Amino acid sequence: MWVTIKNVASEAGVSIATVSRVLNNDPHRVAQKTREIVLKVAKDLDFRPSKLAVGLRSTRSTALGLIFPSFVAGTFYSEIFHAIEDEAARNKYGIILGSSYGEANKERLLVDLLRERRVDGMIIIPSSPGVNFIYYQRLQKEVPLIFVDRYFPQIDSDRVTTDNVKGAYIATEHLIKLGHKRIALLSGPEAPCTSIYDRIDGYHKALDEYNIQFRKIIETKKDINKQKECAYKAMKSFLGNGSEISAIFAVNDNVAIGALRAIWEMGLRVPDDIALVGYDDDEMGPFLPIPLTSIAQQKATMGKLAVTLLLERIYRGRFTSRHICLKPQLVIRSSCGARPSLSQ
Amino acid sequence: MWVTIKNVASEAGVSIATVSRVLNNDPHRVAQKTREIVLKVAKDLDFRPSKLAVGLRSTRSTALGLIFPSFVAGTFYSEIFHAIEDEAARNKYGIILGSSYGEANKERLLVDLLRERRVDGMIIIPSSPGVNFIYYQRLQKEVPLIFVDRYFPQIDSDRVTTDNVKGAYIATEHLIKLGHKRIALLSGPEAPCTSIYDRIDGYHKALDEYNIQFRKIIETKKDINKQKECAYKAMKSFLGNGSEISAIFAVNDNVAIGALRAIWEMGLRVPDDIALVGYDDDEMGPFLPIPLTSIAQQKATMGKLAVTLLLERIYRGRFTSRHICLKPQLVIRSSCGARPSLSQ
DNA sequence: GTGAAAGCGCTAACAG
DNA sequence: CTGTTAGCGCTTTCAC
Repeated sequence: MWVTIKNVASEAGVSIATVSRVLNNDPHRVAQKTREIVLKVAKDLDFRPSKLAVGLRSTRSTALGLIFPSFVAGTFYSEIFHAIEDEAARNKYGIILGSSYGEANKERLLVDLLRERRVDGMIIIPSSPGVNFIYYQRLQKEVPLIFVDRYFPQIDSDRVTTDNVKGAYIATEHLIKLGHKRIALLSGPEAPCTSIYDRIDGYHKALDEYNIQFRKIIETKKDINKQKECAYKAMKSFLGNGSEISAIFAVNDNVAIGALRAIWEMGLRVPDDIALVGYDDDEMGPFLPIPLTSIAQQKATMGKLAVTLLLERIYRGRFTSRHICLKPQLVIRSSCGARPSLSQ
Repeated sequence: MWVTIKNVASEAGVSIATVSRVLNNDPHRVAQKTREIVLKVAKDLDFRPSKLAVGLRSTRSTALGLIFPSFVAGTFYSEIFHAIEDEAARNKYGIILGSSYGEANKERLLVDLLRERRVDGMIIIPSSPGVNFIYYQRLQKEVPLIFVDRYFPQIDSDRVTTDNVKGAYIATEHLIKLGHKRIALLSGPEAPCTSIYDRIDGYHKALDEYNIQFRKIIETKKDINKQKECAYKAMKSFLGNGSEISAIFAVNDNVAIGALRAIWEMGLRVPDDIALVGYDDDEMGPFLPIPLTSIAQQKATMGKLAVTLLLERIYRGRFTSRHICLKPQLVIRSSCGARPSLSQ
């Protein structure tokens, strides 16, 4: 079915050892003539060495495992994914992938799948930190691990995250400086995780610092693949109760999009009646009825760094763990009510 | 580093053959007591058989390869992907993934990567049918292949697509019946491919059938990861030239979103000044300033069927190829100007 | 400069 | 009922 090294060897009239040497540029010298023949045959037969065999032999599979929550939940994860993929490909690494849908059980099943495939490292956006704690702690001893975006505070593994406290702080402060005193936080449908906790912290921190008492957290249903809809419903019922808020900090752009629609349908205007700031700087932002002010994360950098750190462990055997925390950035559009020109 | 069958065997005080038998429920009977011991040890050690070794041995890797254009280009591909992933997981299959970004060269490189990993089958959304024709024709003899969404008319492989001629026909006809006589087609930034060609055909077919002479195809730049922006720019310059059209059929929702924004910024109203129909029924549709009328494709079914057909070939050795063509459906919202209640 | 042979982890045929 | 062994495709000593 597949062409093997044997086929190449017999076709070229040499031993498999020689074929292997030629194809791997073995320091062992091979006669120029032999080399050419082998190369030609390998090319004609379009031979690709089996990574299964190579992996078995070398105890290195040149594959990385990824566990993501979902790809339909906005482009945040997708962008990180593409960066990972590109960087992996540059290093001749393959990607084996699974989506957890934010379910801790599914996540464990996926990890086991990756273990069976003997990936050289795993990049994980964990769903519910806390639940799989012991599991990952054990796993870490078996294979290099890096957590992206979210993490287990108790596990001292590599991780690359965004400073979410700061991001939320900036967002909230921005609204405060615009004169808002009644700012609500619109929560997302993600299971509890560090990135969201940190954003909530940042929200409170900003309010504290500016001596604002008013706090309000609007909860949404937890369905990661229907964030917009869940947020839409939550906002609709919240506004229906005639709550007096003048601004909203949404924990991500997806829920902001749902909220925007709800506000609009209730006959209110953004940013005049309610100002809105999102998080993630989704590519949809500029195309919304009211372009969305948001907090940008360095998505591509996160993905690229995840691979770099993993390969560092795999190849250079680094054992001390690294925690990289990237800076978020405020992107001003119209939904917050600021004049973009003032700050850009 | 990893726990192997040997570790389990020695720990349990049996041979590796016995461990293998127990773990694979070999018809060979194993003493109940031995079985229990092995199971316990395997569990304690959290042993996972190496798929590398199993794959080598059985010439079946239980992995499927996927090649997709991109994940940030709207949720169309993502939704298909999730369906594939779910169905694969149900059959204990893993997914090895690569994005081609619509580049034919990259696509070939990715195929080679999948070949090296000895995947049991490949699911491909090809980027530029025509370019890699001979390549795929050869590949097909090596490994089961299925094309999704787009395909090579010349290659008689399995494929699952949507009836795009019909989808475009329905969309265009819908606009015609709403009284429009000057309907433009807004093209997408995808490289030329069957799905888009078919939609263009459907557009012309509807116009032909209703004896409408006016035709206009608005081209956009070809950047798959910036579809909205490319469409936005194309529309802006098109409208700037004072063209007289009353409706637009956009080849996908992404470009429709970009167009919507351009129309809006030009001071025109949807659907009053320009009616708009998209394609794909992206989840963003209901959240746009003017909820988007669109043509829905059976994305989940496409993904699921792709896996099913592939496994059919892998396990049941089917050799006749199957072409599945799913029916599209019109989803009426507000952007077309129809009263949803009329048709729902 | 090249070939023969061992062995990575596993399954399956063959003994016992 | 269980152990021994060959071999999947490849790399890597060790001989010649």
